Amino acid sequence: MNPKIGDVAQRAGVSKTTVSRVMNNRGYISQETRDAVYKAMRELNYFPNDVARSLFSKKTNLIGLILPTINNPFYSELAFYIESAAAEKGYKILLCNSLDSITSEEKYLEMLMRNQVDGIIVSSHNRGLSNYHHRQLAVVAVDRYLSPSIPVVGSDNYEGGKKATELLIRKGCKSIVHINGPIELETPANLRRKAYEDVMKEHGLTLRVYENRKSFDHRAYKELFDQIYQENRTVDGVFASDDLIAASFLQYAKRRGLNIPGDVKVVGYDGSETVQALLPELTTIMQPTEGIARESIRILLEKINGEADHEAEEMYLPVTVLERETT
Amino acid sequence: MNPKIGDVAQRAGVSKTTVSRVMNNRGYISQETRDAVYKAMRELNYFPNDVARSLFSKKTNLIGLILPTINNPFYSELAFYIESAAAEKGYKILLCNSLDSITSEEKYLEMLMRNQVDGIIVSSHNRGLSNYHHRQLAVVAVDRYLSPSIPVVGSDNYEGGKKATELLIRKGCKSIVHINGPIELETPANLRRKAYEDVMKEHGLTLRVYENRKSFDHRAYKELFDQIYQENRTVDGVFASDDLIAASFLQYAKRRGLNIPGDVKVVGYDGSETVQALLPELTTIMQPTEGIARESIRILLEKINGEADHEAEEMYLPVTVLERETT
DNA sequence: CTGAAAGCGCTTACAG
DNA sequence: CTGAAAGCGCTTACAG
Repeated sequence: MNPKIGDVAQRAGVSKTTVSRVMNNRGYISQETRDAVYKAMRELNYFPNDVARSLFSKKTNLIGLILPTINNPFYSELAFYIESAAAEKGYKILLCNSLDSITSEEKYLEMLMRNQVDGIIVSSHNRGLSNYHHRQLAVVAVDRYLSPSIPVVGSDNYEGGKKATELLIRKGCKSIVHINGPIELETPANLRRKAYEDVMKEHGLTLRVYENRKSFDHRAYKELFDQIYQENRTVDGVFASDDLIAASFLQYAKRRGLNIPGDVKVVGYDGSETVQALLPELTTIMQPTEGIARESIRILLEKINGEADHEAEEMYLPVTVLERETT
Repeated sequence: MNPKIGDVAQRAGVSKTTVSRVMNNRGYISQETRDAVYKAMRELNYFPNDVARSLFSKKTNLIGLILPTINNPFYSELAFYIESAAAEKGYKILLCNSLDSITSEEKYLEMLMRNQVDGIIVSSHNRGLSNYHHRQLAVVAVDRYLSPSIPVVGSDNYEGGKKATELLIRKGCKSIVHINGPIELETPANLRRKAYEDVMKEHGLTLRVYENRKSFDHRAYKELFDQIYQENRTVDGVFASDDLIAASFLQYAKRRGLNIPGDVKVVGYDGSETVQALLPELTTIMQPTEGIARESIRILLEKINGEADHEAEEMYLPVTVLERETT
C-alpha cells in the first residue's frame, strides 16, 4: 500500500490538515513543523494521490486530444508540441485516435467526460461535440469547424493554397490539378482549395479539382491518379492538399516514367519534420505546427480558467513555402 | 454543475445505492426500478464521475506511455497500436515524450504515480524506474532493458540484424558499414549490431561500426558520414539501425554523386507505414509494430490483474525483410 | 500557528 | 429487492 497523508501526519506528529498545508504552501506553518513534514514525506517516499485531489478540486489537469490518427507525420508532430506545451503548464494529455469515425469519436468523448478532463483539443470531425457542448467543457479545434462557439486554430490555409498555386504558375505550369482528401464542410483546409480556385481563375486557367474520399489509404490513390491522367493528358502541375498525397503522386509519376519537375511539378502541404527528413526533395507549404500547438493550448487554458470572455475566435498562423526539387 | 448520482436517485425516487447498483449491474434490482433509473439518467444526461470511482476502486484504467518522442514514424505507429489495443480493453493512454532525458523521465514518472496509473509502457531509458519499482506498479518495456524484473517486448533484433547483413553480403557487398544511434547498454537494439558483427566475422569481413551520439538530429549525421567516407573509401554497403538514419544516408550519397544501389547498397530498420509511404524505395527490416503493441498491452494487463506469476519475460517478434530498390 | 470535522462523488458491506 | 452509513485520500472553511 502506498503511504497516504495520514501516514505522513502520524510520522511527523501533526494532523493531516497540517501536512496538506505544507504540501500546498497554504497558511502559516512554523519552519519546524514544515521540516518535520518534509522529512516524513521523504522517509515514506510519499506522493500525493491526484485522484483524491481532483475529486475535491474538480480539476484533473487532464486534456483530451482527439486526432484522426497519431500514426501520421503531421498529427504526431502536432501531438508532440501539444503535449510539450501542456506539460509546461502542468497539464497531461489523454490520447484518442478517432480514425475520423463518428461512433469512435463519440465513445472517446464520453470517456473524456467521465474522466472529468478540463478541456479537449480536437482535430477530427466530432459532430458529437455539440451534444456535450452545453456542459462547461473547454474545447479548441485544430483545423476543423465544430460549432460557432468553438475557437479554431490552424495554418493560414488560404494563403498556403495561394502560394502553392502561384508557385506552380510562376514556374510555367498551365494545367494544374488540385488533389484533396475527403472534402468536408467542417474543415478550413477547404480554403486551400478555394485559394487554388481563385488564383487559377485570376490567371484564366481551368480548374481541375480531384477528391479522394478514402483518406489514410495511400495505396488507394492510384485509381484517382489514373483518372486524372485519363481526363488531363497535359497535366504539368499538381498541388496536393497534404504531403502524403504528394508523395503518393511522386511514386505514381515515377512508375509512369514522368520526369519531375520536368514533365510535372508537385507541391504538397504540411512540411512536417518527418517528411522533410524522409522526402526532402518535396516542395511543400510548411505549417507552423509548433505555433498551432502552442496557440491551441494557450486558448484552451484561457477557456479552462474562464479568462476567455472573447467570443469564439479563429486564428490562422502564417505558412512558409519550402521550395525544393519537385518544382 | 453536472448531475451526480444523488440527482439521478432523487429523480428516480430511489437511493444512491440503487442507482449505483443499476449502473454496475450488481445485485438484484426489479425491472421497474431499473427502468426508472435509466430514465432518470437519460433525462439528466448523466455520466458517472470516473474520478470518484477511481478513488474508491483504486483503479484508474490509465496507462502511462513514455516514449522518447511521438514525433517519429516508428513511435507514432507504436503509440497508435498501443492506444488501440488499450482502448479495446477499456484503458486510456497518458502520453509522455521524454526526449530520452533522464530528468524529464523522472518528472513524467512522478506525474504518472501521482495520477495513480495502473501501469506503464516504457520505450525510453528510465533508469529512474528502479526508484519507483518497489511500488506495485505494472511496467512493460518496449525494446529497452530497464531492470531484471521488467518484461521486454520488441522485434527480433538479432534476426533483423542478421537478415540485413546477409542481404548486403548476398548482393555482393564487401565493405559494409553499420551505423547506429547512441549505443546504450539498455537496448536490445544492440543485438542488431551484434548480429552484424557475427555475420561479418563469419564471412571474414572487416567490422565497421559507427555510432551517432546525437539522436533525433537528422542534420547531425553529415559529419558522421563524412568520417565514414574518409575512413573507408570503398564502402559498398550500409546497414543503418533505423530508417531515419538510412534516409539521411541516402540524401548524403545523392549529394556525393553516388549511385544507389550501384555504388552503395542501403538497408534500414523499422519499416513503419509512414516510411513505406514516403520512402518506398528503401530496403528495410520491418518490425511487427502492431504485434509489439498488442503483446505489450497483453502482458501489462496480466501484470495489472496479477495474473502474471511468471518471472519477467523477453519476447521478440519476427521481422520481415522489405526488399526494395536500395539493395 | 494547528486540528477536528465535513465533504468531493462514488461503492460496498451490512442490515432489513 | 432496497437504503443508511462508512469510507476511498485528499482539502478547506471554521474554530481555537
